[in-house]
Amino acid sequence: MSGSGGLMEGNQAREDEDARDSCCGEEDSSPVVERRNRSGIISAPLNKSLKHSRALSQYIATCSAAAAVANANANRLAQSSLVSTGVKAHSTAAQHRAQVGLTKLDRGALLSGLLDSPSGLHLAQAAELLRQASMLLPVSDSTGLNMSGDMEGVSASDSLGSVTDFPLLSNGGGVGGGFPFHPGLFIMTPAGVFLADGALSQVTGATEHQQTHSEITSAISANGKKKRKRCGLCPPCRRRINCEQCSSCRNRKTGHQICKFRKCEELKKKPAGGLEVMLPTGAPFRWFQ
DNA sequence: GGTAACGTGACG
DNA sequence: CGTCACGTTACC
Repeated sequence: MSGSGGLMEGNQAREDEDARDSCCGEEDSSPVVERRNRSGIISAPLNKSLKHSRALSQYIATCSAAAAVANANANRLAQSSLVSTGVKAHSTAAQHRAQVGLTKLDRGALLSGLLDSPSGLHLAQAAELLRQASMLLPVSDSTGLNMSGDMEGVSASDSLGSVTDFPLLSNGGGVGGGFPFHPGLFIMTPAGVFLADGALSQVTGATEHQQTHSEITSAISANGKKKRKRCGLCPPCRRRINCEQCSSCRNRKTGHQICKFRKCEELKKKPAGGLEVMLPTGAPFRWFQ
């Protein structure tokens, strides 16, 4: 279908970037044999730097520095890759599609994170707390915050500093200027407060409605202690390459575990006592301390 | 039905 | 604590 095609196209551009600077320290990247599954996850041997075993946190830290440098080239590379692969479309249009693909993903993750809050809140509480949370967000600095540097192979334009990526947080251009939803858009259940269907299309736009809807419904049905989902925002989540060397990769058949370098930071933590949602910065927000 | 991946318990 | 194995869920 055309919808998925567009999305794939967007992801493809990103994956190409990811594959290029796949991870830190890949100095003269030797020709890596790319094997991709249908989700676009690349199975690639661990590079040399990774073979010197480092703690994951260390790995991510060093990756951030390298990624910061690499980010400067990311956009250029994305464009050149599009040209070299024979994409006839206007480069800006192609870039836009690529961004849309990512944005969809991020919005879905965001909404999923927001709605996954396992415990209930009164509407007024939820509204007020969400409003406060949005005011805490440092969204004004789009050049740089920590996040863009941590995104492996994610171009600066893809970073999450842009308010436009998060309509929940932008109220007509004002940062933290108010809670953007009509109260009638909420559904209150014993399990918590959720956005109504119409609210989703209001927030995400009609074209994204279908995609997010399935996520929301699953999130709602999973109000209890079902599987948590990857946040989709943290560097490991954004990584699209299986190292094929860690224990999880080696034992994939029996272990059923995601590559250690792709394991979501949030899923590594113990499930919080309940009152925690994911902020767009990737950081968890606790309703109550 | 196949695959990916989360949750959990056992083990060293 | 890290690893492994299994059950289970979610998605295609």
